[in-house]
Amino acid sequence: MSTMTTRERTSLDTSDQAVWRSYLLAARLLFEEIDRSLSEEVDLSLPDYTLLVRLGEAGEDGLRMGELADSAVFSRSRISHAVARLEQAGWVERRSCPTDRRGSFASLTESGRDKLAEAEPVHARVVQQHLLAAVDDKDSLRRLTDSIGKSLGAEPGDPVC
Amino acid sequence: MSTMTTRERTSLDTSDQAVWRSYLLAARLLFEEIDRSLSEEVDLSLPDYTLLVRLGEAGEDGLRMGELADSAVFSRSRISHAVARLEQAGWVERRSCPTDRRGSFASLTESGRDKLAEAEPVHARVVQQHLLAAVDDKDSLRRLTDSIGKSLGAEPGDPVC
DNA sequence: TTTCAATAGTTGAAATGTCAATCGTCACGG
DNA sequence: CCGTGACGATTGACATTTCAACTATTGAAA
Repeated sequence: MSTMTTRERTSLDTSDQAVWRSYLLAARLLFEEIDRSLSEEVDLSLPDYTLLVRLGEAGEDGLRMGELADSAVFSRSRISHAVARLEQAGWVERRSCPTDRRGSFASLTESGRDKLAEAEPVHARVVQQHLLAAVDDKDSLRRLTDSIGKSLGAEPGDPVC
Repeated sequence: MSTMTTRERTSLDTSDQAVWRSYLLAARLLFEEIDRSLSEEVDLSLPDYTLLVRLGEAGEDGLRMGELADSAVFSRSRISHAVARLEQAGWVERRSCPTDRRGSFASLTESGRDKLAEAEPVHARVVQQHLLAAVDDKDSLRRLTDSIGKSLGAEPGDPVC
């Protein structure tokens, strides 16, 4: 058992390397494919689509900029620029928060809801085809990605029910 | 069995949504953490680190720009800009290909090998801690990510041996 | 009250990535 | 040879992301 301890090593062994590379490659290819499909078919990037989805699930008032940033794992600055562009495009509007004048809410416009409705089937198709149908055991994938997320401080996340 | 067919749907059901979100969140958090650690500790981004790794594994002559681009899933244009920056930094050098004068080779300089050696332990530590140690079954993870990659046209990839 | 550290968000500049030409070279059919 | 279309890579303009201030507001302590 001379090499089986979990001590620190300065590099990964061959098999661990392979796990990492496989993970990186799959993720990059998948995100790229989703982004490409959304861009070509409905002229929307994956990051922008993500924001529309979050806002689409929020109530009438939308979300505070900070909440939106956290839920999408964007920096404050990035969310500010991104929402400004979405506002330009007419899909999102910002309203300042009545109870805390530092804050503002972002919410979907009618046109934003239309755009989201247009994009959803494209996203669903690609995820279905290349993520969900590609694996033989979705539950097992879910458990693994949940563990990784938890290790990185992710919230327990919306329970499925 | 009224809803169990694999027909096309226009949106994902709740449980499929959850799989997708968990996958996206884990991947974003992991890549962000690796990038952050590399940036803070050795002042190198994850994309740049990836390129140094590929070049570090290549022979004396390095790799053709196109090969490097493919192995890192970068566009031709992106690889050109990125290598130009790495060359600026003194970690990479370009030499034009003798047998095909359109092409060029990129290879690590001594300084580039040093930089890579400095970065490797940082990368290994974070991947170990948040990917490999976080999951209970690395083989199962590997199988899943391989399937996803294959579904997106990935090469069978370097066999582990 | 007045001060002051902390918070929410924005801003502009620099770095990075994407997109659409473009350049030089190659290979192949006349 | 001489086109001519395909290929490998680069370029510059533009879009996005990051980074480091900065503004305005809040809450709380003196």
